[in-house]
Amino acid sequence: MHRFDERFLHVDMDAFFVEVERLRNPRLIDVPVIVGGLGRRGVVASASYEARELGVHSAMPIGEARRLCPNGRFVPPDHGSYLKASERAFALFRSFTPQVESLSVDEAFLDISGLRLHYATPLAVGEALRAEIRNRLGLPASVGIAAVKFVSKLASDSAKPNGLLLIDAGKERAFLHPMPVRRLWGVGEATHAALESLGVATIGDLAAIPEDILVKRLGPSLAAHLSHLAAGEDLREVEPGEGAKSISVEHTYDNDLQSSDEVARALLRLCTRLAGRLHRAGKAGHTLTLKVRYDDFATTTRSETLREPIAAGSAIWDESKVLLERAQIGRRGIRLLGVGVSGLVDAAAPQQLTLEPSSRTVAAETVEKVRKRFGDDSVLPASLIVDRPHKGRGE
DNA sequence: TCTGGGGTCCTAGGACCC
DNA sequence: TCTGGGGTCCTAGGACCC
Repeated sequence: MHRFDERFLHVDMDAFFVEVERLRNPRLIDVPVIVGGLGRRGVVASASYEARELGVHSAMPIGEARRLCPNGRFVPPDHGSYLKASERAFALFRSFTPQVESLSVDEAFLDISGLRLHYATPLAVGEALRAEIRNRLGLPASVGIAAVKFVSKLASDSAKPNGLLLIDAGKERAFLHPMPVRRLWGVGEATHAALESLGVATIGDLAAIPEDILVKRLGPSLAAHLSHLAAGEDLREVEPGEGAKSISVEHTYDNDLQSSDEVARALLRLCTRLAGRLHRAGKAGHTLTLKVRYDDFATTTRSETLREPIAAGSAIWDESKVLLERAQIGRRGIRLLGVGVSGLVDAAAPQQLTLEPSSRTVAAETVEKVRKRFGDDSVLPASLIVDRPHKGRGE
């Protein structure tokens, strides 16, 4: 029997949003397609390979994509249908093995060691998976297989589009070392610049550089991590995980928000959307975070951890207003607002069922009392004091 | 051509506690 | 009188991913 040394399989859907659009609109087949925000400040979310040949890539401003690809078909994103396609894809992955770790809507790691009795080789698993995805979902996908987790991801990347690549156990370094270091999972723009300044261009260069030099530039944690990856070492396992850790919504406005009235209305809309998302997920969260991006792109966040988790739109709105005050928005225009919740708990958790008024309700009532007694001028400082949950407020 | 939306993880400092 | 030290939580920012 084959030893199944190569037990990590990474599956990645090709140009996922574009291919889902093509399923319902065949006229998009064989022509350059760009899915992305069509507004003034839109960017490319997904580009077909025909468009990529012309230089279009994801995260590119939509205006530049139009210049590079004037004859392309530009399609606004429909996240609902991508989510449905994603759920079908993941159901299919799990029909092979429950050992599935989701990385995003369109990619996953599978530990296929449990399939050794059903398939002759790891390669046969990859071929079967790709065939099932193509036949059942009508979508192209690429698969990488390796004995080392992150190597399987680089293998699927090298196999794109619509391909399969297995890296034999023991051959990892030969595969990795010629590659640009930027392709390593975790080396982004900033780390790449730091590595470049050390004369590191390829993964092989990275493997050759003494770790203490790396530590000085990148810190001990990242340096050790990258040294291991460059040596083809990665002890991480496939971790199925238990769902999202935070839920957030944000929006970039076509025109900067200027008046406090505009800002308030926009924030209220976001809070309502967030409450809807939480409700559908059956979740509530302990920590609320407000995100503000100004017209100069400077971005700031303000957050507060509450004693009781929140989920209701009205509670999120009340707390968001407090955070907005704390963000000290001056005369600057605002291009983006966001609200999110982390420290998630099930909305059906016991504290939600209690008949006691939540401390949030108590706080809101206190604000109301202060407002009535002392007038509107007192409201801002009063709410700032009352909403600080650790300053011994009476229950 | 000015830079989306949804996430995860890490760092660092201060508060607080023993 | 010259400042312990370790653990944990919270906040803000930043890098990175798709």
